[in-house]
Amino acid sequence: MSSTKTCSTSLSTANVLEAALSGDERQGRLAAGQDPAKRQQILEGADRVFSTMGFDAASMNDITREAGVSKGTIYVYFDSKEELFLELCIGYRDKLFSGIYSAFEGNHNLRDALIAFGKALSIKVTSDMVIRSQRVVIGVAQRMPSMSRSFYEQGPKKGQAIVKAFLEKHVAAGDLEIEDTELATHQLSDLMMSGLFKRRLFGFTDKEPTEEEINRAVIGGVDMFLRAYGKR
Amino acid sequence: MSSTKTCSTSLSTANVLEAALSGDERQGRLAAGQDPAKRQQILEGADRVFSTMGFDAASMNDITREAGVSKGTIYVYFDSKEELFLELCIGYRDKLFSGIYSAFEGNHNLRDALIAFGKALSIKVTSDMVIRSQRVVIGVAQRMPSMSRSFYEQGPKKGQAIVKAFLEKHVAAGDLEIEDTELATHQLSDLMMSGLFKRRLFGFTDKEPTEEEINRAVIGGVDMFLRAYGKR
Amino acid sequence: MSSTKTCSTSLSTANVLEAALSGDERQGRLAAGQDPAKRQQILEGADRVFSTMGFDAASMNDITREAGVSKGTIYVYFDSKEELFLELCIGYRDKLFSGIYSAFEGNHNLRDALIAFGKALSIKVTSDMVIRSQRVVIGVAQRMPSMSRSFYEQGPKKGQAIVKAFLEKHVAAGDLEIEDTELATHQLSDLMMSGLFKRRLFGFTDKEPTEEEINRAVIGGVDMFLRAYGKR
Amino acid sequence: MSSTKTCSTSLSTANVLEAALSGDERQGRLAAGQDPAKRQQILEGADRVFSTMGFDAASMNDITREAGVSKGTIYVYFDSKEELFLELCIGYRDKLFSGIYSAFEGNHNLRDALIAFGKALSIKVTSDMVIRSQRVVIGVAQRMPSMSRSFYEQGPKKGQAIVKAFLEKHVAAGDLEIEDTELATHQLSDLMMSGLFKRRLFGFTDKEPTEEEINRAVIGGVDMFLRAYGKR
DNA sequence: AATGAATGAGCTTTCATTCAT
DNA sequence: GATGAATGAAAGCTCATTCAT
Repeated sequence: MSSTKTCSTSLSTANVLEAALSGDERQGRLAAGQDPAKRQQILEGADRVFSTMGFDAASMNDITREAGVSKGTIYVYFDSKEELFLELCIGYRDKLFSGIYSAFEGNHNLRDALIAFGKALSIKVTSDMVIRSQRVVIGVAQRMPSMSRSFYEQGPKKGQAIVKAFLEKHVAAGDLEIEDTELATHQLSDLMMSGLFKRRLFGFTDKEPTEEEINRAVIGGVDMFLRAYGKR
Repeated sequence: MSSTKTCSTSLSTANVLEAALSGDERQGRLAAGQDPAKRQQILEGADRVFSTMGFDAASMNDITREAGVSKGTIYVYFDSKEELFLELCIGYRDKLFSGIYSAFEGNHNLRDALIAFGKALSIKVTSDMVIRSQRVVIGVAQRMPSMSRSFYEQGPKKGQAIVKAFLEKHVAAGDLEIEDTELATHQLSDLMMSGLFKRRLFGFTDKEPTEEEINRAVIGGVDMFLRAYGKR
Repeated sequence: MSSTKTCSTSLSTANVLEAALSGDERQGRLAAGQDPAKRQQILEGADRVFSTMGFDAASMNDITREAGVSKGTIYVYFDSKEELFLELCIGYRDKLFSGIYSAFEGNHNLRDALIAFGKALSIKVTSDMVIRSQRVVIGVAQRMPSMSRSFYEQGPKKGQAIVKAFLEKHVAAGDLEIEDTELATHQLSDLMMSGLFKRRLFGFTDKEPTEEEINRAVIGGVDMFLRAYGKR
Repeated sequence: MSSTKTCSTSLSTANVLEAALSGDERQGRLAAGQDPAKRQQILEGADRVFSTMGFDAASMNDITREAGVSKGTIYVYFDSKEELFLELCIGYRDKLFSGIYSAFEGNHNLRDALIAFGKALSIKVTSDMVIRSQRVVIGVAQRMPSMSRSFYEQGPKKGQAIVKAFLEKHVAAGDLEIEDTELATHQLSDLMMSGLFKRRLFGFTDKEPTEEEINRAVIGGVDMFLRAYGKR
């Protein structure tokens, strides 16, 4: 990396000004591939293009246009189209499950906690952005198995663990009577977006579900779950 | 290798015989793009290629090779790569739900009928072939929305109607107590492959589920469903 | 490979005509990458482009234009730009030394034989085509050492062996008195184009040498060689 | 790494000192493109890169890295990659023949003088650096004829003149009997590195010749020359 | 009617050059 | 005056589609 001007003259007022400036908004020019804002700009453009067209049909020219950055610049920040996509997938994954599980914490009543969690999960998972992301990842699953596997492992699977722990806690507390908690975990997740997720994934419904639709699925699912596993 | 004209007739009378045959079963030569066997041959080759590589990564040369038909011939039967794929999707859809719903008919006991249906459905939906097909359809859902929507409408949605009718019959018979049968239909479908479908779709599990895994999911799902909706 | 029509009807006159035609000038369509005329056409175009611009500065588009063949076709015949160039180099090499050494055979007088050989060699080596070829090979010698080494080994080096054998024969016959025939071989080759080769190679002279210039160098060189090594 | 302004002055008087210095030896800051040391630094980096990779395969980034100077700076000193290369060629040329001709001066005996000169010439011309330089010049001779011509004119050709004068002196002195001194000049040069130069140029030998190989070629060449042209 | 050699637009990626800092 | 991030034209190569055979 290049040494920036280290002109540490101790008395010139110019330096004071310079230091003041550099501290907040203008920190000189960033090294190649090091500007987080530009990186973000590229990722956002790429996201729009990949989500719309899928990995293969998206061209680097499309991304160039959408990101408002030159092709050369993209290649400074990302080694290849595939690497750019990979980075994006990590973002998809993290976005997908961030903030959902905190829903468990705010509610001490079991049913309320499950409903709050179910709503957060369903809204997120059926959102345009997340649906598109998942389509892209599923679309390349055959050709890039490790990528989509890692997507699943770092995302949904981690989520399952949290839900499972929550259920086990309530089994121990005597609120629930479950033999196979792992299976119940999957069942709960699936019930919470029954009738929503697949229809969105296959594009049968091209709009995000309404609050009413979310409520119907989530409350219906949670109540069914409790009817089956709850202590009488 | 391509099958070529093997006209090893040794006499001019052969032509007469050939003409006679062409009318009924050797069919002589069919009009361009009219031979259903050749059409099928192309579709099967294309299926293998698309399922393995996805739509974009598959090349017409790959299909040519796999189908054992020349490129020109493919273009006589299908206008474009996209049209060929579209046709294939219709096949995917039909294959997906054929023969599953007959499971309802063989069993008069409710639980047995649901389990039989659940097994047939889960095995089919998590099979390599169907998983790959679904990945392809989902992968292009953003770019070709009408295709994947029609896939869903003609396939899963029709299936839902059959299941719903079955449930309603048992509600009427007093075996089940369900308020929202449409929701219950979705719930039943999802429960039957809880923990199997998504993991397969995202490639987390790259082998078809074992019979044991299928049983665990299906029986677990049906029993839960009955515990929630069954008459005490 | 596709099986061609093996319609071996033994009596139809049509087959006779077909056989007659296929035998001499129209042998059906050649397999991809198998038409020697097209291969030659590409090589000739590539030769013109590489000779004029060198390996790196030549673009596949230039070659496409010059050869009058599409890019796709070039890539059917040659796997890469480098492979095409390699093939060309083999041609350069073979062209360079073909037919030169026969000069030894026609003359029984030592001096006449050497002069005939020298002329053939000098004319060839200083010809536009060969000079350009050598420039290209020398230009990539640093980056593709095996290629230029093989060029030297299969070309000049083989030539040296022939000359050496010729000199040894005359040493044995008592016409020449040489201690180090290998060195003398190099000396002879160099003397025969003294003042011609390097000037051409570096582009100091941009026209092929005149007959007079060739004579001056060759006769001067041979006579000097004989004065030094010939029996008094 | 780039050298940066290390202006660690602690007082405003420093500026006065700096100004004073800039006049004579620290020179302060030179006008853009006027610092001969920096110019040299760039040329040396470029030399290493061009010699190794050839003109086309060398990238300005490679040169930037090797010279330790920024791209912008290079473009202040040289208008283009080609111009930089041109300048370098002049350097190649001058280096090539500097110091060789002094060999004539130290020896009064004809044979010793020729051998001393031959050794100096052969060692230089077959050295890695000079071979690589020549390859580059030859490689672009077709595309940049004036460059390589000037290379030849200012280098080898000037050398020939010196050798020719030397030979003529000895002809006049009666040591040599030569009709065509120009031809003899070329012959002498070629004989002195017979078997060395071409093999090196084409990369057949990738190591500089040993002293023994040099001796064999030079002494063999000089003796042959004297046998042919020397007074009995 | 079937073939597959040929086409060329369009792909990902590189790099000489510019110019804001 | 020096820097190196940004640019975009152009590189090598692929592949859906066409059409002479």
